[in-house]
Amino acid sequence: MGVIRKTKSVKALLNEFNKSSSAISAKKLIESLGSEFNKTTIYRVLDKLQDDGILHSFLGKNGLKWYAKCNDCSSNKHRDLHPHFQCLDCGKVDCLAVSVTLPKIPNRKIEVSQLLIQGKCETCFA
Amino acid sequence: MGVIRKTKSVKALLNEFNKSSSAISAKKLIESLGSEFNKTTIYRVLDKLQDDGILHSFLGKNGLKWYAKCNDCSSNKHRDLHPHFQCLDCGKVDCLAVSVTLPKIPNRKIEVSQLLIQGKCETCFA
DNA sequence: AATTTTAATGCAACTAAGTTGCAAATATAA
DNA sequence: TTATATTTGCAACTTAGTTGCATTAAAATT
Repeated sequence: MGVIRKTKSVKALLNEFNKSSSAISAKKLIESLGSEFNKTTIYRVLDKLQDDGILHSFLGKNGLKWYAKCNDCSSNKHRDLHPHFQCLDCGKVDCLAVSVTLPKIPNRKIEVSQLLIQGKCETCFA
Repeated sequence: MGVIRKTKSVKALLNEFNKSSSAISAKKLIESLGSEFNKTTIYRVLDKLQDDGILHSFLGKNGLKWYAKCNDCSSNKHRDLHPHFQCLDCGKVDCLAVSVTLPKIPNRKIEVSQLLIQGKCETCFA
C-alpha cells in the first residue's frame, strides 16, 4: 500500500508489461533487465506492483512465478478466478478473458483461485 | 511405464497415501520418511508412481509439489480438471470431488488443467 | 539355488528461483 | 537545501528439486 516511487526500475518494469499483454515470468524479467537492475530489486518491485494492484501473479509450469497486468481485478483484492493458459511448447502464458464459475464448496471460505490451463497455443497448435 | 518393483520405499510411500485421502507434499514426505530413505529416492518413487497412474501431482502454495492418489483419472492420461483446495491457515490440501467445466478456448489444444482454490478449510473456518 | 540382468538406492555435489540483512544511494517532502 | 523515508545493490543464504555414478537389491533366467 506504500506510496510507490517512480524510480528507474519501476518505469522499466512497467514498460515491459506495456509492450505486450502476455504474462511475463520473473525469470524472464531478470534475463532482460538483470544487467541494468539487480534481481533483488526486480523481485521487490514486482512485489510492490502486486501489492498496489497493478500486477497480479500466479504460478506456472515448474512453479515459476509469472506476473501480468491487472485488468478487471480490484486493486487490493484478488478474489476472482484468473484463468491462465500456458503453452507447453513455447512456454508463453496468456491471461484468458474468460470467466469460470467455481464449484460450490460448503463449509470453506474461498480466498483465491488459480486456474492454469496447459496445452498448445494458437501458434504452436498446427 | 516401467515395471515398478515392490521395494521398501515404494511400499512405505503407498502406505502414506493409504493412511488418508488428503494430498501430501513431497516436502512433508521427506520430513516423515527422510530418515529411512534418501530424498532422491523419494522424489524418484513419486515420479514413477505418477508415471504409472497411481498418483497425480500438482503445484500448491509457493510452488511446492503435492501428490495425491488418483481416483477417477485414467492411468496414463491426466486430461481431466483436478480441483484442489489448499487451506491458507493450516496448509492442508484436499482433492475436491467436484467437476468444473472448462471454458471453450478456440484454436488452442488443452492438455492439462489445474485448479487450485485457496482459503480456509472446514476446520480452520470458524 | 545360483547366476544374470535390470531396476532401485544412497550419496554428495549441484542447480536455480527466490529471500534476507545491511550499508549506500536516491526520491520525495519539508 | 536539508531532512526523512524508501529503494537499491551486493553478497551471502535458503531450499526444493536434480544429476551422475558406484553400489545394492529385485526379479528373471538357467
